[in-house]
Amino acid sequence: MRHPEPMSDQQPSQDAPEGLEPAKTGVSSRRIADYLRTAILNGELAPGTRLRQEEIAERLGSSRIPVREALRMVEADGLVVVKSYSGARVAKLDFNEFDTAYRIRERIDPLALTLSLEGITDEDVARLEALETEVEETTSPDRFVALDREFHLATYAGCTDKQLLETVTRFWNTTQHYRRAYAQLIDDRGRSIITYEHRLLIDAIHRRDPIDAERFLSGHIRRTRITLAEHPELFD
Amino acid sequence: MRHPEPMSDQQPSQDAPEGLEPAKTGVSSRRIADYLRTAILNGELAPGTRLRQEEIAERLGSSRIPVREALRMVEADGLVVVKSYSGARVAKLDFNEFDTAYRIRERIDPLALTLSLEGITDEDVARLEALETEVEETTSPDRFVALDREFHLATYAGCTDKQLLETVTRFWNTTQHYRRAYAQLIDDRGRSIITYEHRLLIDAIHRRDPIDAERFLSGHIRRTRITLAEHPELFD
DNA sequence: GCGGTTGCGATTGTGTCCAATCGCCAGTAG
DNA sequence: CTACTGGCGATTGGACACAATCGCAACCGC
Repeated sequence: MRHPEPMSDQQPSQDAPEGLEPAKTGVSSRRIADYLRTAILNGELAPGTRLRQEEIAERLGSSRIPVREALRMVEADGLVVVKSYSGARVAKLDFNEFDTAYRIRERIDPLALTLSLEGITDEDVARLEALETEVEETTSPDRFVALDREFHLATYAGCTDKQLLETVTRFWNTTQHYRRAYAQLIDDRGRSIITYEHRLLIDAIHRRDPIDAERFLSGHIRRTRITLAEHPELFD
Repeated sequence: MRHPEPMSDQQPSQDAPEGLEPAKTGVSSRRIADYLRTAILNGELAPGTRLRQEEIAERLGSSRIPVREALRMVEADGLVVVKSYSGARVAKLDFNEFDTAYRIRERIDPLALTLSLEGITDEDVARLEALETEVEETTSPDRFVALDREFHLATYAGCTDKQLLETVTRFWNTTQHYRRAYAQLIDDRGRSIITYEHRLLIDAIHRRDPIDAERFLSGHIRRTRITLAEHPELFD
C-alpha cells in the first residue's frame, strides 16, 4: 500500500510497469473520480465548492461524459452531492451526520482490525511503527492528518475483504474535513494522547490480540468523536 | 415507507401529487438505477447476468448515456460489477464476502436500531407487529423474503441518518440473493426460530430497550449467518 | 490434433451537438 | 420599498455518431 490513494477499486493499471499513482491509463471516468477524491480529501476542493462539469472536463482533457460518470461515482462515496439541473457540490456533513459517521466507525473499524490481525505480517507491524514515528515527529498539521490516515489504513493491511475496506474508507473519507480542521488547533496535550493510543494499538496488534486491539481502536475513535464535538465552531 | 424501494436517495419526486413507486420523473439515470436495483433484488436479474447497455436503454426508452450513469451508481451499491470494454454483470458474493457482509451487519444494524429507538413511534411498533404477522403467515418463499426485508427495515423507521440507512441497506441488498435461495429450502423449524427472534425483537423495541434490542438483533443476524454457512451448496 | 495468431463482429468508451431546466436579474405593480 | 413575474444566460441532461477495445472463431503452421 502506498500514499493517500483515495479508495474504491482502482484499476490494476494493466501492463504499465508499476502503477504510478492514480491509474493514468484505462477508463477516464475512474481516473477522473480518483482525481476528484484526492482533491477533496487533501482539501484542495473545500466543502461547498461548486463542481462544474465543463471545467473539470477541460482541466483533465476530456469531454463531459466521463466527468458525469465520475461525479456519480464520487457521489456514491458521499463526497459530492449532485442535484438535477443544478450542479454538483463538495459535500459537507452537518454535526449529526458527523456524529453518526463516527459511531459507525466505532463499530466497523474494529471489525476490519480483527480480520486484519489474521493476515498481518511482521513487516506490516514494522511499517506501523515507522509510520507512527513519522506521525509523532511531523509538525505540519496537514502532514499529520495524511500520516494519521496512512497509519490507520496500514493497520488494516491484513484485511482482505474489499467491501469492508471500502466501507471503512468511505467513512474515513467523509469525515476527513473535520479532522483536518481540528488538526490546525490541536495542542501538545492532544498530540500526546494520540501517541499513547496509537502505541497501545500497535502493541495489541503486535501481540495479535483482537480484544485489546478492538478496545483501543474503538476507544480512540470514540474519544476523537467526543473531542471534536467540543469544538462546535467547526460545524458552522 | 412502502414496498421494496431499493435504497439510495430517491428523488422527492418533486411536485407529483404522490410518488408512485420509483420516481418516474426527474433524471433518468436515477430511474434506471432504481429499475436495475429492483430487478436484481427480486431476482429477475440473477447474479452473473450480463447487462448490455443498449438492451437496457431500449427497454427503458432512453439512450445509453443515462444507462451508463445508472450502472456506475448500481456498481457503487455493490450490485453490479463493471469491467472496462467488457461489460457489466450482476454481482455475486463468494462465501467469504458473504460471511464478512454478515459480520458487518452484526455490527452496524444494531447501531441503526438503537438510533431508531430514539425516534420510533407507537404506530411504527404497531406496524412491526402487523408485518411480523404477515411474515409468519405467508407460505410463499419469495413473499417471505420480501416481507422479512420490509419488517427489518421498518425497525429502523426511527433512524433519521441517511448514511447509516444507506449503509445498512447496502449490505442487506448485496446478501439478498442468498436469503432468497435459502428461503426456498427452509423448514418449519427454521421458520419458528425466526418467529421467536422477531417477536423478542419487537418486544425489546416496544420497551425501548436498546440493550436487549441490540442483543436480539445481532444474535438474529449471527444465527442466520451460521445457518446459511451450513448450506455450502448455495455458494457454488 | 493442437497451440498460436489474426481478423471480424459485437459492445463499450468518448466527443459533439441540441434540448431541458434552473438561477438570477431587470422590470413592474402594489 | 417590496414582492412578484417574466425572460435570458449559464449549466446540466440526453441523443447520436464515431473510435477503441475485447472476445471469439476460423485459420494456419507445426
